[in-house]
Amino acid sequence: MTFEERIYKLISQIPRGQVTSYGTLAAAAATPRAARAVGSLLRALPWGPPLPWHRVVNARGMISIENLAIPKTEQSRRLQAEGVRVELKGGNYWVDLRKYYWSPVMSV
DNA sequence: GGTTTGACCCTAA
DNA sequence: ATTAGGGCCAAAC
Repeated sequence: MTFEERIYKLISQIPRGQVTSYGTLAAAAATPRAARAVGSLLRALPWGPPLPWHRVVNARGMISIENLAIPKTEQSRRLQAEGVRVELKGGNYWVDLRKYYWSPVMSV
């Protein structure tokens, strides 16, 4: 499997109503320091097949979309639709990782 | 091959 | 607590 395929597969496993981080996905894909590469990958999503990309936030629980075709408000909206509480603070959207964080290793 | 580009992350000041 | 700086990796040129 390519890096890209491993990441997509992991994202598809994130449970509804929970979130994980770019770095966590990278680590679970056996490349612990490739968090940035995960972001670069998601930036390009041509889809297609439904993938819960909105369940991926940064290590501090913040939505990391900026100036993109899909606005961060859309990610926030999707999360809230699943029961995740999203807080708007200083122009950015945040989720409480202590409540909603999920890691692939927990689910194996 | 080298260079550039980010939906990133950690540390130190 | 908040900010700056540097390191990292995979893709596309």
